[in-house]
Amino acid sequence: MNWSDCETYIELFPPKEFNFSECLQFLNRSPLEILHRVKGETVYKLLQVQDVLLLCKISFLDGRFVVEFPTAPPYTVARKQVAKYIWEWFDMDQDLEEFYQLATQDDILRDLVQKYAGLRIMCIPDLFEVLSWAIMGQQINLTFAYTLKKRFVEQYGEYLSFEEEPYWLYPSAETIAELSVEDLRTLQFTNRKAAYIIELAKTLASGGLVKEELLEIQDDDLIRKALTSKRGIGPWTADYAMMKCLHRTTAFPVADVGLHNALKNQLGLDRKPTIEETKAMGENWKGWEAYATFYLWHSL
DNA sequence: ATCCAGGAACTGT
DNA sequence: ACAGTTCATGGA
Repeated sequence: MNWSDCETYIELFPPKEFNFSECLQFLNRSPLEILHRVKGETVYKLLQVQDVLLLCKISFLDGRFVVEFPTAPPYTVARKQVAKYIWEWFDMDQDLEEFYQLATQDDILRDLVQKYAGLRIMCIPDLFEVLSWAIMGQQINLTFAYTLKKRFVEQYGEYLSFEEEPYWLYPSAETIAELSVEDLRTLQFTNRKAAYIIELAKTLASGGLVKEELLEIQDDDLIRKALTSKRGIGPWTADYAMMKCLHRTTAFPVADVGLHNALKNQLGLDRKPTIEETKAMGENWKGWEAYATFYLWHSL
C-alpha cells in the first residue's frame, strides 16, 4: 500500500494502470445504491473504524487520491485503516499490465480495455457484505436486488447524517444473526434468501468462515469448496466473492447472466452464449478471468 | 400478460 | 455425476 498520512487528510498513490473516473462510473451505476454517494468527481463513503463512524470524502487530484474527513477528526490508527480499506476497495494491489497485454490479443476484450483503460474491479472488502449481497441478488433483476439491499441497510444498518443527507453502513453479521426469517420476509426477501442470509450471518459471527483464512488458501478450488459448503452459496456466489472480496483474478462466474448478455452484445450474437461457450472464450483469458468478466459487466 | 432475472437446493435417476 | 423441479418476486 502506497499512501501518506497528512493528519487532517490522507493521500493514496495508485498503481500505474488506474482511472478514477471510470471506477466512479461503475460506482454510480445504480440510483438505488445506498453504500456510497457519487457527487461529480468525488465519492463519499461511510466507514466504521475503531467502533467510530467515519465519513470519507474521496477525490482524485494530480494522479493521487485525496481522502478528507468532513465530520469527525480521525485518530492516527483510524487513518491507516481508512487507507487500507480504500486501497482494497479499488483493488489497487493488482498490476494490470499483463491483463492488458493479453487483452490486445483477444477480439472480445481489445476494444473494452481501450475504452475502459484503468478501470479496476470495484471490490467489496467485507466478507459478510459480499456474500449476503450476492445471495440477495441471486435470480432477480439488478434493480430489485438494489431495492432489497436498500431496505436491508436502512432497516438494520447504522447511518450518519452530513449536510442533510444520510450515509449508511452495511449491517454487521452480528446484527443479522439475531434476526428471524419473518423479519426479512417483511422486506420481501423470499423464505430461502432470508434463511440463507441469517444462517450465513451466524456462521460469520461465530468465526465459521474467516476472510483472512480464505486469503491464505492458494488453490482456487479449495476456496470454492470452503465457500460452497455453506448453504446459499453456490458456484456463482463463490466466484463472485472470490473476485470482489478475495482479489482472485482467476475467479470466473461462468453461469452469470450479465456476462452472457455482455458477450452476446460484444459479439453481435442473436442469442446468449451457453455456459460451455463462455468457458471456451475464457480459455483466452487465463489468469485474468475476473477482470475480463468485470470489463464485460461494465459494458452493459 | 409473459418472460426472465448477476442461482441454489432438492429430488429422482 | 446429471437433469428436472421448485422457490418467489419485481422489472421490462
